[in-house]
Amino acid sequence: VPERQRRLSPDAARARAARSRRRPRLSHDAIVTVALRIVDTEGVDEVSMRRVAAEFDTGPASLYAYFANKDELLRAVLDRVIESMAAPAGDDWCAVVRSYAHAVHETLAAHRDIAKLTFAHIPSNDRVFEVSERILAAMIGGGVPPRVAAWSVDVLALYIAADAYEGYLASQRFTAADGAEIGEQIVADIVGKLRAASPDAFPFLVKYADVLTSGTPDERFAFGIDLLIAGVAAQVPPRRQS
Amino acid sequence: VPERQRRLSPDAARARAARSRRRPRLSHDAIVTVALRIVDTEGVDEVSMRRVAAEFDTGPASLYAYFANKDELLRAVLDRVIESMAAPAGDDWCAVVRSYAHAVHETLAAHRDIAKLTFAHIPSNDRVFEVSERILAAMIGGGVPPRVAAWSVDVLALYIAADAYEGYLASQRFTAADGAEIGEQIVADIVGKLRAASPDAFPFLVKYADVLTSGTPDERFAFGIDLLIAGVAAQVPPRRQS
DNA sequence: ACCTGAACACCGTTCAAGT
DNA sequence: ACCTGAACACCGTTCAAGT
Repeated sequence: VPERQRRLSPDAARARAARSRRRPRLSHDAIVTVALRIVDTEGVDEVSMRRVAAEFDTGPASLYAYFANKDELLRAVLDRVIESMAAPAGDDWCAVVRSYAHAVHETLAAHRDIAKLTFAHIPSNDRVFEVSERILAAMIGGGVPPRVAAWSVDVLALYIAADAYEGYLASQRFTAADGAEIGEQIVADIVGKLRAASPDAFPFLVKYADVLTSGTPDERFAFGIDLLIAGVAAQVPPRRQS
Repeated sequence: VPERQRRLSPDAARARAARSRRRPRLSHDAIVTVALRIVDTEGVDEVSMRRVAAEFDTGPASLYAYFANKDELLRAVLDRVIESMAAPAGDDWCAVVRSYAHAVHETLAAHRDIAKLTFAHIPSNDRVFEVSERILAAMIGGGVPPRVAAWSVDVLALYIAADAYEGYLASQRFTAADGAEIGEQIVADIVGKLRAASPDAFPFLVKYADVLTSGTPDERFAFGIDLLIAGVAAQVPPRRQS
């Protein structure tokens, strides 16, 4: 039945035409849209050139007219996501940075494990420039030394991506249990392992087991961001000096 | 010639025996050793069940007697690496935390992109417990509130892994150029893109382009760690209060 | 220029069968 | 219990050939 692949029957031709009308022909943007939909529903690892191509009723080779390789396609998907980022807002630089951090985190968390792509690709579209400009202006304008401001933005970005990625993987590890049960399970596991290893060898870990495992992922992320902001604030020279 | 696969010729049998003597038979540890060697020479993505098995002159199915799947094997590889970590040292909690951060970073950086495994797997061997106990003791003993100490260790670990992973990927992107050229190239690229996008739309990014791209990876990592330590220090209540 | 079928050189995992 | 060949259902990328 290989002839059917060469010459479509009238029905198959109509079906393909109908599908073509609904989903426009191959294009950079259309391919990114399909790949992003797979990311959103199943995760980055489920994106394959074959699967994306199949949604256009063709083979993987067709995609290579638009993207040099799979990596380039994923970079374009990340760019599309970053473009959708909310602009940071706030009065003082602390508020702007906090707003930025949570905006990026939310954007990444809304697309499963897309955060992992940020380690390999530095997104560099206009949106990133706009947001970076705004943060840098707020920080330097607020008295943060330029080098501290510039380097801190990088540290922040790295921490945000790491937390978003790790948070997704952690949430995937316990799909069956709800939030409360997860916390209890982690506590039980860790304390159990500690006691099994040696009853009194790790007094601090045992004593503070509850605080080590307390807090929701959001609370812990907010804590991390505030920690970094406090670190930056400690390097702002006092006002009266200038 | 499929008979050769079933019944080995005397020569082939001797060759296999010789190989077996040099490399002991299949075992949990021997498999981890081979996988780690592939990580060290080519990176995590180059580890495949087939390649590891081939080094024991067998097929991938043989490995499933020791590891439920590839993920479990990689987790064992990560555990092996973490066990080799140096113990943190120092007098005050700041020194201990800084020593810990650089020890973890060095250990991860010594094994290419192994840091990426830490996002998916929480290593939980005795070594991790020992080190965690030491840091927690130093921090809480130094006056850091327990919850701040506990949560900070997590933030630190996340940042360390993210920097190690991103640092590896960045170094891979410019294998041809040396350090100095890399810095210049990045500056040129970013400034070029900024000017191309809009000459005066991003005054801060253009003005501080040099400081945005200055510093070696090590300097920037040390800055990030000190930023986090400063953030923690800001939450230590003053001595005279107690 | 854009598109494609087929092929190449790989994957992780399973399973029946062997020892 | 440990080990294995073969098979299943996939991969990314290339290339000659088509329009």
